[in-house]
Amino acid sequence: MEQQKNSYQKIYDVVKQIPRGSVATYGQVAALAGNRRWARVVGYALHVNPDPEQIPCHRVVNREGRLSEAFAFGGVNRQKLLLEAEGIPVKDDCVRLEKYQWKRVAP
DNA sequence: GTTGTGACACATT
DNA sequence: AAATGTGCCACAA
Repeated sequence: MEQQKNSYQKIYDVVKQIPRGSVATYGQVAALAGNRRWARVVGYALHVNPDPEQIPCHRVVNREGRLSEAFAFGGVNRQKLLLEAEGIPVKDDCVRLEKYQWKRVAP
Protein backbone atom coordinates (compact mmCIF):
# COMPACT_ATOMS: atom_id res chain seq x y z
CA MET A 1 0.00 0.00 0.00
CA GLU A 2 2.32 2.58 -1.13
CA GLN A 3 -0.37 5.13 -0.81
CA GLN A 4 2.42 7.38 0.23
CA LYS A 5 2.64 8.76 -3.26
CA ASN A 6 2.86 12.28 -2.09
CA SER A 7 4.30 14.39 -4.81
CA TYR A 8 7.62 14.40 -3.07
CA GLN A 9 8.08 10.70 -3.54
CA LYS A 10 8.37 11.21 -7.27
CA ILE A 11 10.81 14.02 -6.85
CA TYR A 12 12.96 12.03 -4.48
CA ASP A 13 12.90 9.14 -6.87
CA VAL A 14 14.25 11.30 -9.67
CA VAL A 15 16.89 12.96 -7.53
CA LYS A 16 18.06 9.57 -6.34
CA GLN A 17 18.59 8.63 -9.96
CA ILE A 18 21.19 11.28 -10.53
CA PRO A 19 24.44 9.46 -11.24
CA ARG A 20 27.61 10.37 -9.44
CA GLY A 21 29.62 13.04 -11.16
CA SER A 22 26.60 14.78 -12.64
CA VAL A 23 24.22 17.46 -11.55
CA ALA A 24 20.61 18.22 -12.43
CA THR A 25 18.56 21.36 -12.29
CA TYR A 26 15.33 21.78 -10.39
CA GLY A 27 13.49 22.21 -13.64
CA GLN A 28 15.09 19.07 -14.98
CA VAL A 29 14.09 17.03 -11.98
CA ALA A 30 10.65 18.58 -11.99
CA ALA A 31 10.22 17.78 -15.66
CA LEU A 32 11.30 14.20 -15.12
CA ALA A 33 9.03 13.95 -12.12
CA GLY A 34 6.07 14.94 -14.22
CA ASN A 35 5.85 18.68 -14.68
CA ARG A 36 8.45 21.35 -15.00
CA ARG A 37 6.32 23.70 -12.88
CA TRP A 38 7.15 21.56 -9.91
CA ALA A 39 10.52 23.26 -9.74
CA ARG A 40 9.39 25.07 -6.63
CA VAL A 41 8.01 21.93 -5.07
CA VAL A 42 11.28 20.21 -5.84
CA GLY A 43 13.10 22.85 -3.89
CA TYR A 44 10.68 22.42 -1.03
CA ALA A 45 10.98 18.67 -1.21
CA LEU A 46 14.72 18.89 -0.85
CA HIS A 47 14.22 21.44 1.86
CA VAL A 48 12.49 18.89 4.02
CA ASN A 49 14.97 16.34 2.78
CA PRO A 50 13.86 13.38 4.90
CA ASP A 51 16.70 11.22 3.61
CA PRO A 52 19.78 13.32 3.00
CA GLU A 53 21.81 10.16 2.79
CA GLN A 54 19.87 8.99 -0.21
CA ILE A 55 18.89 12.30 -1.70
CA PRO A 56 22.01 14.06 -2.95
CA CYS A 57 20.61 17.55 -2.84
CA HIS A 58 24.07 18.78 -3.61
CA ARG A 59 23.66 17.35 -7.09
CA VAL A 60 20.60 19.48 -7.64
CA VAL A 61 21.29 23.03 -8.68
CA ASN A 62 19.22 25.84 -10.07
CA ARG A 63 19.06 26.88 -13.69
CA GLU A 64 22.23 28.88 -13.40
CA GLY A 65 24.14 25.90 -12.16
CA ARG A 66 24.45 27.75 -8.93
CA LEU A 67 23.51 26.46 -5.51
CA SER A 68 20.99 27.72 -3.11
CA GLU A 69 22.04 29.71 -0.13
CA ALA A 70 19.80 27.64 2.07
CA PHE A 71 21.51 24.33 1.71
CA ALA A 72 20.32 21.65 4.08
CA PHE A 73 23.49 19.72 4.78
CA GLY A 74 25.29 22.44 6.57
CA GLY A 75 25.91 25.15 4.06
CA VAL A 76 26.81 25.80 0.47
CA ASN A 77 30.38 25.31 1.51
CA ARG A 78 29.56 21.70 2.29
CA GLN A 79 28.02 21.27 -1.10
CA LYS A 80 31.05 22.56 -2.90
CA LEU A 81 33.14 19.93 -1.17
CA LEU A 82 30.66 17.22 -2.04
CA LEU A 83 30.53 18.17 -5.70
CA GLU A 84 34.27 18.34 -5.96
CA ALA A 85 34.41 14.97 -4.27
CA GLU A 86 32.17 13.69 -7.04
CA GLY A 87 34.53 15.04 -9.66
CA ILE A 88 32.63 18.21 -10.38
CA PRO A 89 34.77 21.33 -10.09
CA VAL A 90 32.85 24.14 -8.48
CA LYS A 91 33.73 27.70 -9.27
CA ASP A 92 32.36 30.28 -6.92
CA ASP A 93 29.46 27.97 -6.08
CA CYS A 94 28.80 27.51 -9.78
CA VAL A 95 29.13 24.31 -11.76
CA ARG A 96 29.65 23.91 -15.49
CA LEU A 97 26.18 22.76 -16.51
CA GLU A 98 27.23 22.34 -20.13
CA LYS A 99 29.62 19.66 -18.97
CA TYR A 100 28.10 18.21 -15.85
CA GLN A 101 24.36 18.66 -16.16
CA TRP A 102 22.83 15.23 -15.95
CA LYS A 103 21.55 14.13 -19.30
CA ARG A 104 18.70 11.70 -19.35
CA VAL A 105 20.21 8.48 -20.65
CA ALA A 106 19.49 8.06 -24.31
CA PRO A 107 16.07 6.40 -24.72
C1' DG B 1 -11.25 27.40 4.65
C1' DT B 2 -8.25 31.04 3.06
C1' DT B 3 -3.92 33.54 2.53
C1' DG B 4 1.00 33.76 1.97
C1' DT B 5 5.38 31.95 1.19
C1' DG B 6 8.91 29.23 -1.10
C1' DA B 7 16.04 25.44 -2.33
C1' DC B 8 12.58 27.75 -9.47
C1' DA B 9 11.70 28.39 -14.59
C1' DC B 10 9.95 30.75 -18.33
C1' DA B 11 7.74 34.53 -20.91
C1' DT B 12 7.32 39.08 -21.72
C1' DT B 13 8.46 43.97 -21.51
C1' DA C 1 20.69 42.93 -23.57
C1' DA C 2 18.71 42.88 -18.79
C1' DA C 3 15.02 43.17 -15.46
C1' DT C 4 10.41 42.16 -13.99
C1' DG C 5 6.22 39.58 -13.56
C1' DT C 6 3.73 35.48 -13.84
C1' DG C 7 2.64 30.37 -13.20
C1' DC C 8 2.78 26.11 -10.84
C1' DC C 9 2.39 22.99 -6.69
C1' DA C 10 2.61 21.95 -1.81
C1' DC C 11 2.84 23.25 3.00
C1' DA C 12 2.42 26.48 7.29
C1' DA C 13 -0.17 29.77 10.10
